[in-house]
Amino acid sequence: MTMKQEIPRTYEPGKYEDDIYALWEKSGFFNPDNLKLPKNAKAYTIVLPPPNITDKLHLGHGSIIAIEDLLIRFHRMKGYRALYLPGTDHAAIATQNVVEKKLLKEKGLTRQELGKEKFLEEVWNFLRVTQATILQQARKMGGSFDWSREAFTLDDQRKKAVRKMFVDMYDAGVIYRGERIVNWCPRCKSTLADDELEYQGQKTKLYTFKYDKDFPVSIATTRPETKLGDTAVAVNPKDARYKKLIGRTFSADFLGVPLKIKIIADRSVEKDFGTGALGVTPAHSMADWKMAEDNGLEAIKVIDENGKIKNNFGKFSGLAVVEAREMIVAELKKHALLEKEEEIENNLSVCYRCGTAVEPLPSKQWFVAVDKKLKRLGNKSLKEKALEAAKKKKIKFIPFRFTKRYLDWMTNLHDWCISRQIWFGHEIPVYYKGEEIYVGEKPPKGPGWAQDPDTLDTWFSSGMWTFSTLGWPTSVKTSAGKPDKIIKTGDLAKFHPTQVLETGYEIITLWVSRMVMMSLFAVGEIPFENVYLHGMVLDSFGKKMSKSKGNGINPIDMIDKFGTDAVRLSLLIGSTPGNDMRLSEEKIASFRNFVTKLWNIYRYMATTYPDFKLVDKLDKKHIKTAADRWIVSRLQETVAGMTKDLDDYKFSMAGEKLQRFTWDDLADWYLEISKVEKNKYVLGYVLTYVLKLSHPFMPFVTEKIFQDISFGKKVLMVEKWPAADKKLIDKKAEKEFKNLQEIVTQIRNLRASYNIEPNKVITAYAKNEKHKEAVEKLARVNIFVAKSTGKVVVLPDFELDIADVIDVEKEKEKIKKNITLLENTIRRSRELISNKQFMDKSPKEVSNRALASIAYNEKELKEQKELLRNLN
RNA sequence: GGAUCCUUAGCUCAAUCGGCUAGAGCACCUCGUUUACACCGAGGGGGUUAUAGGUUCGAGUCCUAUAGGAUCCACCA
Repeated sequence: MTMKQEIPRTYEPGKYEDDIYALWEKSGFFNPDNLKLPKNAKAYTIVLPPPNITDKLHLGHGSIIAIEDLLIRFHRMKGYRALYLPGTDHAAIATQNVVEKKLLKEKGLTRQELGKEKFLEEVWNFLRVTQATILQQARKMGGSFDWSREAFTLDDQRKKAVRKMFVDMYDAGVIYRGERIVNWCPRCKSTLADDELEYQGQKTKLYTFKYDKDFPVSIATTRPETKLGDTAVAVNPKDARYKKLIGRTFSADFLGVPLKIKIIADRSVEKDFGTGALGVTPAHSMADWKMAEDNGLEAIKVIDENGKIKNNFGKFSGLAVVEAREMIVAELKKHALLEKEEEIENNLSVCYRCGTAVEPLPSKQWFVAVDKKLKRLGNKSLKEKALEAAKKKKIKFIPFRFTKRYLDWMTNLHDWCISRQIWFGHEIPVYYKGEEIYVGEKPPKGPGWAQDPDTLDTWFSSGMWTFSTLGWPTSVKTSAGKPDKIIKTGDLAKFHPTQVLETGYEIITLWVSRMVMMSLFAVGEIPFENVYLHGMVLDSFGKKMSKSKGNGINPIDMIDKFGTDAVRLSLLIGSTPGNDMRLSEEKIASFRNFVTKLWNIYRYMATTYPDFKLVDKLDKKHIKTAADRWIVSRLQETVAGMTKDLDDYKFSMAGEKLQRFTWDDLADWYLEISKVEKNKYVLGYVLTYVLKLSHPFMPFVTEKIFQDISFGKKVLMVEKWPAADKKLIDKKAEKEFKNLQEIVTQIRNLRASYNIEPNKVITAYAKNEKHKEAVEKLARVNIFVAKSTGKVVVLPDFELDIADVIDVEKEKEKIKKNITLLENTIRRSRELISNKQFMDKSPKEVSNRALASIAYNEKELKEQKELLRNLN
């Protein structure tokens, strides 16, 4: 029985992947505590951005895991205490919405009909299924997650953390209850965050009218019904028409409803829109609320939580907003108050879930104050500290340009409304008894207390993700003397702050910014050092893959077809940070081919040498031929280049270098030469390195090969990442080998142009026997040493004279031309410096530039001259 | 209204500080089963880097403008 029969011709991922994953899990090395490392080994932590449990993963998530696991495996091999922490997000509103829809479709019931308790049961039944699917998919992607630390944003530990966070923030005065304008969905009976709104372009009517006959100013509005609650009219301070009126207060009788209207000035009012005067309704417009605050105006509520006009508005009371609008317009017409009715286009804010028009309403909600100065933050606010972190580059964005988006958003940040009127989510640890309020992690003792019925915005808990997963709050202590000083213990001390947060650029504002503030408050430090932003994975039509569109590709289908390694490679190579990428099956297939190539490189080596071994360190005595020196040199260059690329987050470039080396250099050239110049030590050495370098990109096939060769004695996942040995980089050997390659290529060219079949052996004559066997094998020629020429192909001394293959005279002419050009350029630069006539530029700038030019061109000149010498 | 990105081969994308003949994969054309691999090998065609200017010894890369495409934020009385 020979090895040959044991190794199949193609690598079959489906056959091995689950076993390999099980082997990794069994090894225990996913848990950094089990890594055999020196005590001072640095930690390298990435927390998986927890996927929403609303649905299974799509390829976008696949890309997240491919990138993060690449970083984790790379650093684990480099000797870091690498922790990749998995988990899922309860995604409060989104999940409740999915389940609500499902419920309606399957059972025809609304959540109200089912009741809170039963409904939540439905939610949990639903999420247990999706959650299990997600975690299984994450395993299939090959993510080296520490499953012992797995977390869920709504599990018991996280609930405890959230309660503690809320209470701490409340005690510090950061969380407060206040009345603010919120986006209210009258159908869902819940507030919506700004980012939960959708905008619909619509045509609507703009009405110009006066409150009553005697009112001095006409105003324009699209929502006459809200004008029942007007307390001011705002005009532009520079508007000459109204200047005299500013500051005066008028009484008006608006269709039977008495109003007191003050004329105020506000820069945001455009003179040219409508009449240039705007009725201010503080209770039903965000902008008006702000004006009211600035001018000390009263806010009169007109519309209630059901979208109806409140009781104290005479005949309009109890009407739905649309009815009220029609009636008011009719009345205005009747009393000849309506001056103009025109059609305009504007945007209507609607609920992203149900499409109902959103009503801005004042409502009692819980808020996080972002501008409150905090003692524990050196008397700075959360906003200030979060801005500082990015400005001082304590948090670096990759690519850098996203820093601006973060800073812009953070600068304009308002207090964050964190309460939501939905059932599924973190309960708010606030209890009421009559007028009394109790805020605490545990319910107060005694009867009559009722907990706040609202739940928390989902980002409140996911904002705590970096530290709530690392044992907070039990992993912090405060010293007795300094209550604001935070001492980290346990996992938090070991793994926080994390090194990289890898996420999509679309949630910089929603998530990244919140994490920064939450971490600054709770732990007193930034949550991560780097924010790597991947682009979106688009389908082959360039459309965003999303659950709602149903065009998300299930990575498992692709894995079944092509293997995890191919899927990972296709997500890593050809994609750059911050830029979207299209993904097609063809692309994945081409990387499957690369995996097969690697497999066959191994297959050749293992079948050719029955005692084939891995070689970690190559004894120099085994480097014999020029080809050996060349492949070792190219390998070391690849090691150095890939390491630098990975350190710089240039995954695609590192992957391409790997592919170039493995396929072009190793498979196409060295392996072919090794068929005549047999050297199993160098083969073993090169393969060992290739396996290590490939592992973070394609963990399964590399581990499989490694296991087979080493008979399961070691695990590739925890092998040392190779350090580049620059001494083995041999430019001379590379040049020499390039000559050999050129000769072989030229012969192949001649063969093609003479229509000689590739496998027909032809005769060639050479001036010496250098590389006779290698060239014979690669170019399929028989070489005879002879001085004369005149046969099919002449192979002279390969180092210098390849006259009959390359047109030397033409080459020489080209180089001579180049040399003249370069010499002229250098002379001109020198003249420039000595003349010191610089037009409008500074002498320093010009001479620096000229010096750089001289340096570059002299280097070029030297190379060209050497080339010319070689040809002569 | 403010901001950001993109436009490179038929397609999908690279190209590091401005520096060698602008590179890959797929597709295409010619030849070939040769004991690692047809999921392969050898060879080949295909580019005015959106357009017009500018800076520079040198521009896909920097600046200005134009055209087309995408995204984010704000506002929408």
